[in-house]
Amino acid sequence: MTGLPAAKITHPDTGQTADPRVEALVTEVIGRVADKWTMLILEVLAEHGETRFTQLGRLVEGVSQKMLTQTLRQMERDGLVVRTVHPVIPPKVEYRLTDLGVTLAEAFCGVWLWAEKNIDRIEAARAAFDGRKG
Amino acid sequence: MTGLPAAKITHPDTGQTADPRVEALVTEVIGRVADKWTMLILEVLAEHGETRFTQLGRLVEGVSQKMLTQTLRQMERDGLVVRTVHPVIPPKVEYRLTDLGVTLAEAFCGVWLWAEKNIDRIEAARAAFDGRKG
DNA sequence: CTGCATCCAATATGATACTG
DNA sequence: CAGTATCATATTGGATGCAG
Repeated sequence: MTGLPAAKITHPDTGQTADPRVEALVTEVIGRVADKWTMLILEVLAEHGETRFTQLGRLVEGVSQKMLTQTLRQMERDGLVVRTVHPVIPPKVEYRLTDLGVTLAEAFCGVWLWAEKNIDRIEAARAAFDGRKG
Repeated sequence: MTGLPAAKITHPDTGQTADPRVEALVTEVIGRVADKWTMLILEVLAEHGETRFTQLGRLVEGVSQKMLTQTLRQMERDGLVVRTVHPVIPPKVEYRLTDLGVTLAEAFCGVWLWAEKNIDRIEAARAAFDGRKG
């Protein structure tokens, strides 16, 4: 357990635990934000900047139009992205991260790097596990 | 886009993009790991160290026994946690993070802190959004 | 205590077709 | 192009009962 970061709720300085109400909210926010499509869209927007709907669909591997729309709406509601409609024909709608969205992307950056870095170890662990069992 | 971290796939140093196969794997890993229960269990284990099954259920707010078991199995398979069975009666089973799990917990730490820090902004954004619409 | 199996309800997601 | 609507399916999650 050496070197573990003092996580989430407990404040390293005060050593105090936040009140349960705040903890529940954090849990709720984590639940919403720790979502596959949210993370992947966040990543694409962080990398590409302002992006149109259709191109976003191409860049986010495997997302359906429905999930793309749905996730973008949620992210817009949570203040993570801004949706800009250009009144032209054919329609042109662009999405970009808000300041808040950028900070979340930065927070997730560590997870992306972790995933990229540790793929081999995960694959190995799975192979070992599956060998022991099924 | 100022100050954005060079995300995931593109290496800041080489400027090179990883091959598609790796990208697909990263996406898959993200999809598995960016899960509500995985994150919350990870957090509890990071904070409390080795923990028994039942207590884990109490510490992870709102998790059902089924999801707890299921998520722990996945995490075990992915090499994130170790499951130790003590041959006593009544049974005693403890879970703790592996080194790999600890590094993932560290990576997620930024997201926990982000959530805690930005709850107010998210609530405000939601209220504003809901006011504009529904 | 741990945790698997099963049934069931609720949600989430995907494919497809359609609209401004 | 950027969605919405609809239906079919998959996954999730809870409750319960049972076993080692």
